[in-house]
Amino acid sequence: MIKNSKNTIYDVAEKAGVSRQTVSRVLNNRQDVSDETRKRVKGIMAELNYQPNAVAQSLSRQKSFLLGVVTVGLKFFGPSRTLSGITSKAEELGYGLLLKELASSNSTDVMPLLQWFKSHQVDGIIWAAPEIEDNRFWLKDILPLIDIPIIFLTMEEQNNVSIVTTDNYNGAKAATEYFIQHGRKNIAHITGPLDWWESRQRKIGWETVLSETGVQVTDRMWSEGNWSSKSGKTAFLDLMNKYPEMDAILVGNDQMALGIFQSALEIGKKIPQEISVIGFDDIPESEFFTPSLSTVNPNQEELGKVAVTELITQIEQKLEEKIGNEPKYIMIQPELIIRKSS
Amino acid sequence: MIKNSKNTIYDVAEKAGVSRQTVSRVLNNRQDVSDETRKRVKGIMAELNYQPNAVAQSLSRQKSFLLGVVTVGLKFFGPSRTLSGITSKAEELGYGLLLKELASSNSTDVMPLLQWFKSHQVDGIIWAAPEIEDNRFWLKDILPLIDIPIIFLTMEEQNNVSIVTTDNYNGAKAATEYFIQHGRKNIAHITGPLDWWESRQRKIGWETVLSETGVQVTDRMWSEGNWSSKSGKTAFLDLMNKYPEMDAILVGNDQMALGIFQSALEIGKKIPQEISVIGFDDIPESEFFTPSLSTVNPNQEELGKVAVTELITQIEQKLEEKIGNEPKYIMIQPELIIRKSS
DNA sequence: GTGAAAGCGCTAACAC
DNA sequence: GTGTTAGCGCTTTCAC
Repeated sequence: MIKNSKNTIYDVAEKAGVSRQTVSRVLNNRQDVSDETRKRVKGIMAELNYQPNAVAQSLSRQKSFLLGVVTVGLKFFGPSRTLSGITSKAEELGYGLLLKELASSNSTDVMPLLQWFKSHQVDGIIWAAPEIEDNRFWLKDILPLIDIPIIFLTMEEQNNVSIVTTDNYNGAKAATEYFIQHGRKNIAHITGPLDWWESRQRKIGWETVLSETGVQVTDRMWSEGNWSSKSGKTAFLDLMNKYPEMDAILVGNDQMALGIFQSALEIGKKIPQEISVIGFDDIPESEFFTPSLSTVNPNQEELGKVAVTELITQIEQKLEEKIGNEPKYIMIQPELIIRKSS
Repeated sequence: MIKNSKNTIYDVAEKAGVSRQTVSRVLNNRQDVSDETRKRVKGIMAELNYQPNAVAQSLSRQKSFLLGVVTVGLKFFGPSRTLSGITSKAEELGYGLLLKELASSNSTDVMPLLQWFKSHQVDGIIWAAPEIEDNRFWLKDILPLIDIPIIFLTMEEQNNVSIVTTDNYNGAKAATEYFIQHGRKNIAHITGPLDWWESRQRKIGWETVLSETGVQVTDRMWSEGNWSSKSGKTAFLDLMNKYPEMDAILVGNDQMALGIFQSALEIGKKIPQEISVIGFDDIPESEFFTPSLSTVNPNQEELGKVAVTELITQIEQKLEEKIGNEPKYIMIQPELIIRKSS
């Protein structure tokens, strides 16, 4: 059995009777090597089971083919689905991933993290944590210091920052319009926590449609949840109380919708006959709720993929010193999925 | 503003009027530096906003403080919860994570992956993908070649391999015993796909308890699913047909249990009155099913944490050339959570 | 305590 | 085509 442990470019060179650089050339598929030499070197490489050391390559090339990924709340469905899109696209494009999960969604102590990535010479960074309150205040101060291509997921458009986001506004609009087209008159909304940018976008989408149809939106028509099923129950009962004539609810996510289902059953409200419900997220379970839940699928996997593609494009443009590397704001369109709850 | 981009140990040394080695000593908190020199060097470091280059350190030290993580099916709850445990523990212990997600659960082309990790000089590897069929056949051939501490999640005990696993057998046993203690006589089981080691363990746990109470287990008492809610429906109807007297079902995961709930409602079977149900996984939604689902929580987050702790212990033992670095087989005990479905 | 020299494994620039 | 030299940024002997 070949001793695999410590074969370097030097061992290959020696055994093949060439210099290290020639081996390096073969390794990098350069053209200026004779076919014969190339074949011999490749033979030796195979024989020694030689594998180039990526760390040494990174150091020497000043390029690591590694992307830094910042995520949070991995045990929730959205972030992990996004991450899944990121892993598959990165793999496809030949990049590896250095992963960091924030302890908390509104962590603002980002400098050490960015330094860590920089210290590991990542070629780019994907910031896949949600925008909450002012947890992006550091952007304009810190970003210029870092000098690594970076792309943000789901945040408001901002100068000089590349962003890929689900179009929450349009998703909420589409769902609300669906209610109206199907004759619902009193459409309520249960929001996610309103310090989340995404929650606010969904709320605005809902409001916009109502306003366009001449409905005056008032506080009794919506209630704020915190994403959890439990908060969905609470918000639903709140609405039943202050907006009893409601015949439809757009819910900020599927988990809260599940809470509604439970409450509705308890107080004897029929879904969808009396109240039509559409959620947001399309978690796998929602299809098997009773009744099956209509929802807005935000295409998070696609979101992750697009982020990787865009980031790598930027990285390569930067390498070629191309100008025109302008920040982009890319919207991923969600998809309205109608099932039996609406 | 300080130009932060390219300050090396050399810049610090020059500005402080010392040699690079002295700076390195300060960086590594060595004791053989005078307090005065140390203070001065630290001052310069702060002034230049110097950050050591981790890639260079990895290369030089032959130690990266990076762990390779192999996962699969991130968009499912189990794997992402495990990963979440891994990220938090690794962070706590000062290690970074290089993440790879397999395209498919039964991917067997593992050599390139392991080579990639090795090439990146990871200090250890966590194999967090499930054991399915013979997708571990490569272990004994390939592992000796890699020479990196590696720890596997959820697989059968095996010589010379370190493993951390949920105790699926005991989890299933506990649930089945609960049924019996509460007077159920005809306890069915819906398994996960039986090419999964975990599914088989759960099935054995169920069988064992039945056998111990003198019940002869036959094929009509169980049915195989594929983890999906849909397969849960199918398996349930299959059981209703071939084992109509059943008054309890242990279900391989919560999603399949959800499918059962839907089917049961359709055919008018009452849960838990007529049929008592316990699932497996404790997904966040299960508490809000109707009725709320009793389930076995496998403590996957803990699983991930223990894996990291154990792996890092091994890494450090290896560094100190300590013997006694014996492979361990660690079982994480799951927790039976009783709600209204049982 | 501190510095000089060598090396981690590889690539880039230049020579021949 | 191929080899030489230098260097990526840091650490590890080993002197002094």
